[in-house]
Amino acid sequence: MTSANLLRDRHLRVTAARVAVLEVLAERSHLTTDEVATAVRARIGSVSTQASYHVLDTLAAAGLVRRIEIGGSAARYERRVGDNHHHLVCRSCGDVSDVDCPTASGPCLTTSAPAGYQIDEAE
Amino acid sequence: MTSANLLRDRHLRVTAARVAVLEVLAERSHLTTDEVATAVRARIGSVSTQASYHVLDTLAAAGLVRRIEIGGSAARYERRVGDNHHHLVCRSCGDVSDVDCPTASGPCLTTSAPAGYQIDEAE
DNA sequence: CTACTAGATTGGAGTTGTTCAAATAAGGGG
DNA sequence: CCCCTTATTTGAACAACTCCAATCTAGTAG
Repeated sequence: MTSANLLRDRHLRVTAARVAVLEVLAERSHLTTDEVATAVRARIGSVSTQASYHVLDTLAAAGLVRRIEIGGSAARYERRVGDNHHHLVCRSCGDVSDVDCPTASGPCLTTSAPAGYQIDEAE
Repeated sequence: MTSANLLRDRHLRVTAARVAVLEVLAERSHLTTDEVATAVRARIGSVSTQASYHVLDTLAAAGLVRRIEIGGSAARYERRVGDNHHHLVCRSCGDVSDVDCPTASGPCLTTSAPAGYQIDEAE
């Protein structure tokens, strides 16, 4: 389904900004609001920072993107919604990677950090 | 061991602010910097907000307190250090509770939120 | 006990991430 | 193609930190 049709499905107006945000997040995941705004500008010319916040809020409310709040850094967004996956955040490099359903373990790809996980949030 | 002796052990100067911070955190855990500052003022008269930040940083560096960064809210501090426990943060009420070692589950005490946990950090 | 000095605290200014309100611009049904 | 509703922009405000320079003080040497 195209980004535009996803929007129509939720009775949201199809605007350049929204389509661009969805496409940016389809390409790269776990982006901060600022990274999304920058990528969207590269795609459609310009968007205000506040518009990016609002678009992301709207899409999150519609269930098209998911907001991930990581302690100590800005909020990030991703398009994987509806599936039960977790996030592994490296304390050194700050990168986020996905971990599927169970409380699986997995090494931090870019550092030598040992295992040892800490649950910070529950819903 | 008294708070003052804990400080001497780490070769840290014993100041009213530091002792008060340690005692406040011994009584209540998971406090934000601001809550710590307020509680410390109630105890010793006054401390600047910046001093609270600095004291908490120093104590965290010395391993006397632990910093917990929870997505979407201010940093919190606790005195449970050295043991491998997790935190459960209720998305509705915002309260933090401790969960011992394993990936245990536990209901949110104050809301009807269903189970379903999300790992946000790993070290 | 007093003076000294490294280290602690203060005050003020600056940054970043985020939200609010009012004005302007744009989508899409009629 | 026009109008009404909804988006976006612009500008301002706020909270949580962080940094810097100046002042003060705990602990120690004399």
